[in-house]
Amino acid sequence: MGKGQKKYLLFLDTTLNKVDAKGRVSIPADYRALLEQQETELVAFRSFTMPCIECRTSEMMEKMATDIDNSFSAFSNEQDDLTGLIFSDAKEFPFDSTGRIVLTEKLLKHAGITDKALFVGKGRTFQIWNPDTYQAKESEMRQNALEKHFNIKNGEA
Amino acid sequence: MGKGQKKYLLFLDTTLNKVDAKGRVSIPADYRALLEQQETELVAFRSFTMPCIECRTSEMMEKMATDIDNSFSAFSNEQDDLTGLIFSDAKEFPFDSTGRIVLTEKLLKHAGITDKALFVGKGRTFQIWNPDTYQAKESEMRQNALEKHFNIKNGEA
DNA sequence: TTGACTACCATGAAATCCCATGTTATCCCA
DNA sequence: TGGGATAACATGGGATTTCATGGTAGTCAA
Repeated sequence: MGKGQKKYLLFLDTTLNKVDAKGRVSIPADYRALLEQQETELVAFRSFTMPCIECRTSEMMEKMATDIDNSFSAFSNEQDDLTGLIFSDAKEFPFDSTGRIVLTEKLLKHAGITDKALFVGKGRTFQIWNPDTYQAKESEMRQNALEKHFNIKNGEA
Repeated sequence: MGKGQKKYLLFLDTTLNKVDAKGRVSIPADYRALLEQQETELVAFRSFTMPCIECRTSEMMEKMATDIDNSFSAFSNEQDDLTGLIFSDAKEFPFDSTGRIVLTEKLLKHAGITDKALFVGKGRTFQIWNPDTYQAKESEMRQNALEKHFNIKNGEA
């Protein structure tokens, strides 16, 4: 299967890239390939639970909007809060011909990113972290996972 | 049954291959045939519980991502952490025209692999081990099997 | 006109591809 | 059944491409 022909939408692996003085970062080539293939835009917003940047495809944002619609009654407080946190904060980030986006001050500050950005694959989505912050978070998660039961149902077709 | 016509997805047997200076290893020909036939990619990540490399198909990873997608609440926080850890650690390993992949430093280190890699079939999945480490592990497992009696439930398909 | 933002070009490093070779396994015929 | 021919496979090395990143020019708005 050639590179331009991925069968699945899966953001995997972690990649460390540099952030220059202008706030520019290269999107890892394989992530970019996925986005281009899906013909969708990259959307980013501040995580409201962790010090990192949440990244989605435009398509997933749309799905999220529908899900929220269906989960809460219109004009409920919850819906208001959620939509406020997500959609008003989110922004599309088109990349240039070399595959870079320009992160905003708001996002960089929230994630505590200065000159290094860590891209973390989460399956359907990915996140951008300050490398040191993520290191700590990862150890914590790994510890939790080890202590609890391993109940991953192995998915087979 | 000819070579291109395996009926089942079963990784069997163990194969010892060389790892060269670039980290390249040949995937055993029969494993490769299975993957090609299923039209899926090879995905690998560090085992959580053992010093070895876990290998799956993209398809299995895709299934996992879909499950998470569809079950906001079905997955506990622990499992969410766990799957997050897996996706962020996992990486696709496409093989070149001669059937080799390039293992990363991270994976090699975790498994303690330097110049030899042992491919161990596990049915739906397989693992890659340092040969010596696996030798010890295998004796241990065999011992356990003697002492306890394993019961495999006959399966719902 | 100046400042900020965006699009394009250049370069070095790193990952990937492809050809060549030796070795092992398989096949076929005597 | 044995032994040589043939094909498949694992492995080594070099050539090529891709990618991240620094820099520059061009554009729009204030």
